[in-house]
Amino acid sequence: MIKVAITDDHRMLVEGLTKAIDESGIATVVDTYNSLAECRMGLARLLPDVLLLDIHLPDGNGVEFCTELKKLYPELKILILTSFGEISIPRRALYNGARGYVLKNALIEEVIEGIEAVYNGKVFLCDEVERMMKRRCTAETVWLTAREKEMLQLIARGYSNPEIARMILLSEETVKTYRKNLLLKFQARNSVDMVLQAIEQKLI
Amino acid sequence: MIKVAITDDHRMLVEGLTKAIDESGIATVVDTYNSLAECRMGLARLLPDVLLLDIHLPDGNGVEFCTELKKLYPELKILILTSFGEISIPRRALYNGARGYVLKNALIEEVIEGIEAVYNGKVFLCDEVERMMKRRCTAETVWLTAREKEMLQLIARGYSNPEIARMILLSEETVKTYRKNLLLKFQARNSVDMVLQAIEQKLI
DNA sequence: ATACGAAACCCCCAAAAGGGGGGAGCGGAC
DNA sequence: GTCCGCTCCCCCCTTTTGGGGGTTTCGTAT
Repeated sequence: MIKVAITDDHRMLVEGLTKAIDESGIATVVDTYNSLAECRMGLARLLPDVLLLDIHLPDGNGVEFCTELKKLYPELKILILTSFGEISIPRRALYNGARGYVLKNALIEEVIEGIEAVYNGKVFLCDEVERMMKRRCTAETVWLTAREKEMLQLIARGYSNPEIARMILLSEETVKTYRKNLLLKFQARNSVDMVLQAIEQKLI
Repeated sequence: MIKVAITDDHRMLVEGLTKAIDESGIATVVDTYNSLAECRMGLARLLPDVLLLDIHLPDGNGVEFCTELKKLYPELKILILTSFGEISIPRRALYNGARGYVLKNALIEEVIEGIEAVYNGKVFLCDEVERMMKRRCTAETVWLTAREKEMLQLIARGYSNPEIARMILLSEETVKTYRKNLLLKFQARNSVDMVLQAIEQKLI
């Protein structure tokens, strides 16, 4: 059994994950922390094999924290577990000593897979991150005109075409055209997909 | 004229912002940097009144960097400028010495307003951040069932109802019902708005 | 036992999004 | 002077979404 600890300020997620990991038969959760401070103290008491670590924590940044941890516990395997606003960080995280990177919207099976992989000394990236890094390297970044950027901002705030048309005094048809062109440029399935891609590319 | 420097790794944004600031008549951009390293060197050469600082930078974290800067240049006013994946940070940023927080999807006028405000010793938060902090304090967090979370993940990846129905072997009508309930729970204008709220609340 | 919420399913209907097409004016580049 | 890209506008059409109303089943908590 692989001994796992979780550091995340979302108790809901921690609880669900703990259950899933314990039920996997491969690993068991020996401790959970809701902040970096708790994690520091906990690890000093009992060192797990693998640490699941969130990036956004109330008292600091998980990625920076990796450096600190690696100095104290070089043998500890860190698996970054995070939501997907900040997918720019995997390289940084790995550089800082993390051995894996899993998004919170990945399937729980992927987390288990990741735990096993990093425990066995492998580097693990979840499906989505791998795809994203590939896309980022190969695909050229989307280039937008000033007006398109403006539209994108408004779409990303959840406004509809008629609303946007009223806001910036354009015909609804024009706004539709811009939205269509943006979808084309981003090669997005729909507006949700486009906005997420835009966030990824830091256009928003 | 307020002397402004910009630190951001998105050259596109830096250029646009520089033009807008110079044209404002209130401030002028005296230097721009694409990394923390460049910023460190640049500030040592020429200290601006206000520093616009991104959070996600190739060589580190702008929020942490604030602490370092405040020690070196206590009189420097830092205005954090960032995309909205990470709105959990404004408190942390202010604590670390920043004097303002503006989202990249804010209007350029807001940036100018922010520059003026922090230059005059005020604390400045852009509209959207202010609204968000209010919402975070007052509004109860959305509570979702397991199935709803699953739906949310799929919606957030840009799948349509028919696609989701095929993927998890449910009737399209059922998927529609879940989407509708989710929109209700989030009090969202549409799916884009909902997904962004979900990211904010770290549900994704 | 029954009450309740979850999960799944169904109907109707209006509005919005998505996917084609085309076209005019305008300004800068070559 | 012509070409191109940006901005703006219009038509067609289908699909998806959003908003309202339901029902059944099942498990569990009271």
